[in-house]
Amino acid sequence: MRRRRGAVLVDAILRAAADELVESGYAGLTMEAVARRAGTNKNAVYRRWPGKAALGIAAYRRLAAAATDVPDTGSLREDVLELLRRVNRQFSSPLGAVQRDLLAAAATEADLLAGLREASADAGSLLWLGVLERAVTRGEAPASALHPRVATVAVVLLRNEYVVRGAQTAPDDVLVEIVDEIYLPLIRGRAGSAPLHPSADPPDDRGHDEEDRRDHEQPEQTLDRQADDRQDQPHHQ
Amino acid sequence: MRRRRGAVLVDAILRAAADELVESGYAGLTMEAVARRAGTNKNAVYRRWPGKAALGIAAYRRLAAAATDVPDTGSLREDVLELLRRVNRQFSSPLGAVQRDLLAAAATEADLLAGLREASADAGSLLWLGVLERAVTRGEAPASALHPRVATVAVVLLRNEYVVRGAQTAPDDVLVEIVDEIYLPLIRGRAGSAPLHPSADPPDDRGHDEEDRRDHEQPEQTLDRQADDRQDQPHHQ
DNA sequence: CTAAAAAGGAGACGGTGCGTACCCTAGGAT
DNA sequence: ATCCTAGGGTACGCACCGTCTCCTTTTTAG
Repeated sequence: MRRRRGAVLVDAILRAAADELVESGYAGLTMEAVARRAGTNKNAVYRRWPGKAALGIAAYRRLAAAATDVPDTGSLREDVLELLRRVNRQFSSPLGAVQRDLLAAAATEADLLAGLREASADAGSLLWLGVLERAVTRGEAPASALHPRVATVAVVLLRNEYVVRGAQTAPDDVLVEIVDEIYLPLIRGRAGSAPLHPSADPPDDRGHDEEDRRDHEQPEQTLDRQADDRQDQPHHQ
Repeated sequence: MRRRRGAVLVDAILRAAADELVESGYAGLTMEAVARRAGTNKNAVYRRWPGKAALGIAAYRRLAAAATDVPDTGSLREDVLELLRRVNRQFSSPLGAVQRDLLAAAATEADLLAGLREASADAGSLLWLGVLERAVTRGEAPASALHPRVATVAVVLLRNEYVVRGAQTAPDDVLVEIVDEIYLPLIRGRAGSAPLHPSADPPDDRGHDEEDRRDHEQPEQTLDRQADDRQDQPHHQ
């Protein structure tokens, strides 16, 4: 049999790692199994990635490479609900399991986190800002709502649902509740009307709103291709 | 030297496990080390807890046994900010590191999660409901805001901060931003005034508010003593 | 008071996984 | 044809989990 090398081999290993990741999660990912499945041995793996964490990230990136487009139903509520449903589906899919698993493992292994953050969190916030922005131009939301932390509240709450309850899928009621009881009221409340607490402090105006907000312009953003190519390929080429 | 047994020994083991947990995190927690540190051996440990996960929970509970009282400054904003600051301090303390570490590990080991949920999440939501409730009686918040998911939004966002950014402490700006940009506007928005989207659906009234809300009465609630005594003591005593 | 039965202590073992090292071989480059 | 790089096979040391066996101390029962 011919002996594979270079890019072909890298690809085979990465594919094997991704498969193992889906089947067994990050915790169950073993270097031996990856090597075996790729039809090679640990040597070839360690020559390219310094350890399990690095290989895990690389494999996850290959999995997450699918693009996500923004829904555009004409109503903020429906847009948000739709986006939330997609995220929910994604979370409860094998890929989501891997994602949550990796994020969990990242709490311990610091190097995992760095590579992971850009791959999911950052890109995601662009999606949500996009939806909100469209709502602003429709007059459905005040411009003051265009804030990364505000825009992503819904996903954060959904993710929390997964963290607190076990794995499984979050039922649709929960999504609806998040949108109707929290997201929409929040947007509404940011309209600035009815200050409700007439007591002391002027509640706004601190130094935020510059550091955090990015351009949020490009409407279709891939889920993870933007600051890549650093962990995907080895340390000593 | 005399040979310890029963409660004394259990206590020594638990103390040792808690120490190890603080020093090395859940991932670095080894049964050997715990046994050694407690001046005994794995045998005595395994006779009481079925495995690492169970021991981890039990040890964590001993750590988290400190009570948390609710702040009462007379202003919702200050109450929330104060509570959030406490949580932030707690998150960035060794105990918090352990807590996040355990929660991370729980993503993989299902049995961990069950014991952990009641120990932190559930009890925490009572605190937040308490603060909110006081604000309602002061007229600072609408009664419709008395909803577990609403009440805990701030902590959830803060926890998310820890998950997404690495460990470290969240800077105070972030807390203020969460309160002023999200929590307060959300409460304000739930007042029901200014519906903002005059289009279709009446946005409220679904089946919530019965299943989820508990009594939320007792003003001083220990952080974890309420459905205990199940993992703290062994399986075949 | 003595003997049986719990319960603790010491240490070994098998299993699994990580990461490393050694040596051999294929195959592209010169 | 020959070098040298990179892949392959395999064994190793290490750490950890969870189990088991043998022995000793303490408690309890008779």
